[in-house]
Amino acid sequence: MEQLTARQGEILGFIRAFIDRHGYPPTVREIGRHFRIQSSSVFDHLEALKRKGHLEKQGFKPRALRIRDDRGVEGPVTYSEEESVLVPIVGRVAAGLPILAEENIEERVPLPQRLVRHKNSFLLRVQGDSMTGSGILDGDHVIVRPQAWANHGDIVVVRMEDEATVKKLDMSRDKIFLVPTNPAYKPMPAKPNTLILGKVVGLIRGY
Amino acid sequence: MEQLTARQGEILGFIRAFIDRHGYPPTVREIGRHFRIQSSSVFDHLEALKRKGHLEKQGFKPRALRIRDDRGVEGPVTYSEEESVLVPIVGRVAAGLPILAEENIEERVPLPQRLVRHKNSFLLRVQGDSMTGSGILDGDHVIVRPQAWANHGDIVVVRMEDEATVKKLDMSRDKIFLVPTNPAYKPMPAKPNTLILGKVVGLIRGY
DNA sequence: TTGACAACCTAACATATGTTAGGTATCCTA
DNA sequence: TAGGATACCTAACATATGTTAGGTTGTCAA
Repeated sequence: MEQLTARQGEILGFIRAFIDRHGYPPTVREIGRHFRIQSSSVFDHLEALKRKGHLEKQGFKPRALRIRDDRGVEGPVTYSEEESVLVPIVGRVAAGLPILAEENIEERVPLPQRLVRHKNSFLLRVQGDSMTGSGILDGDHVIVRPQAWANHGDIVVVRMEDEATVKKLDMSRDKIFLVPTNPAYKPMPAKPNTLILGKVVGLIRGY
Repeated sequence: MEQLTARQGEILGFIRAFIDRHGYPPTVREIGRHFRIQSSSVFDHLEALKRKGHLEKQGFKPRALRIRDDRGVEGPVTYSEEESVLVPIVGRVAAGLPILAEENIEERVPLPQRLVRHKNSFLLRVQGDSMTGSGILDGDHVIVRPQAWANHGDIVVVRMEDEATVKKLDMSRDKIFLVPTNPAYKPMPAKPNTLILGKVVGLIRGY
C-alpha cells in the first residue's frame, strides 16, 4: 500500500469520521467545504487516494466512496489480521428494558470483527431444538444484529412476553408466521405484541 | 415502532443489504431499478419509512439515508473480560505436511478462550452438507482440537487423500465407520490410510 | 359508502453533483 | 536545471439527483 501525504491522510480521516457520524460518505463538495478548498481540488485528492489503493470510487456517482485501507496484509501471516469486538451475551430479557440494558447482560465475549459487522450486535443463547432444521441447536449462541424489521425468510429473534426466541419469518401468507424449522414443531402466527429484536447473522457453538 | 407493510419491509431490507455490500446507501432510483418501480414511488416508500421511524433522510441530498431501527439498543461501553486466542484457518491439506504447517494456513482469527481451550486448535471450513444432522452446514467453520485418536460418537476431522472431511465416528461395530449425519449419505468404513486429524470442539457460522 | 391509505404511475423541475480543462505556485529530486 | 509530484485555483458542463404535482387502482375499516 503506497504511502500517503499528510494532506491525503487528513482527507481520508475526514471521510472516515464523516461516515462514522452520518452513516454515508460525504460528497466532493462537502469535503471541500470542510477544508475550504474547491471541489476540483478535492477531486484530485480522491483520485490520488484511489490510485494509492486507500479508496474505492464509483465514477460519476455521488457519495460513492468506500475506504479500502482496512484490508489485511497479504502473504503468510503470523500475527492477528483482525481485531476482536466485545459482544455482550444477553440472558433474561426483562420486559420494558431495552435489550442491551446492563440488567440483561450476563457477560461479554471477544469475537472476530468479520462475524460482528454491526454496532450493538449481541449474543443470545438458544433454548430448545425448534430450529434444528437450520442447523441451530439447543445451547448454541446466535449473533444478533438489532433491527426492528426483517424480511421473509430471515431468521430472527423475537420477544414474546419475557422470552427471546429464535424463529424463521414467513411473510408469504396473509399473516406473519414464526416458523420453527424443526418439523416436529408447528408454525405460529405472530401476535400483535410480538417484537422483532434483531436478525440472526451468525452462530457459535462449543462442544 | 410503527408496523411496516410487506413492501416497506422489502425496501428497508434492500437498503440495508446495499449499504452492507457497497459501503454507502443507494439512491432513490437505484432502489427503483431493483424493484422495477419509478423513483417517485420509491420516494413515497422512503417517506413512509421515515414517518414510521425506521429511516433517517436528509432532504434533497443524494444517498443521504440512514437506517434507524436499531435504536433503543444503545450498548454500554464494553470492557475486556476475556482474552482472545489466535486460531489459524486451515485451507488445503497438503499431503505429507503436518496439518498446522504454515503452508496450510490461510489466516488467523481471534476467538474467545472458552471456545478454544487447547493449544494448536485450528479452524476448518466445512464443505458439503453431509453433517447437517448435527447442525453443521456447508460453509461453517469447525474448531478442531488436534488429536490422533477419538472415541465413539465424537465428531472428528479425518484426512482421506488430500482432503480433510468432517464425520461422526461409529466404533460400535467390528469395523470403524465414518458416519455422515445427513441421512441422504451412507456411512463408509474407515480405510487403513484414513487419518484422524482432530476432534471437533466448536463451530462458527456467519450468515 | 365513504375515506384513508398503500402502491404504483407520468411528467416535469431546480440543482447539487462528479467531472473536465487549463492554470499557478511550491517543493523535492535527478 | 529540468521534471515531476503536490496542492491548490477559476470556470464551465452534462446529468443524475431528490422532489413535486397530479393522477389511477385496490384494499380495508368505520
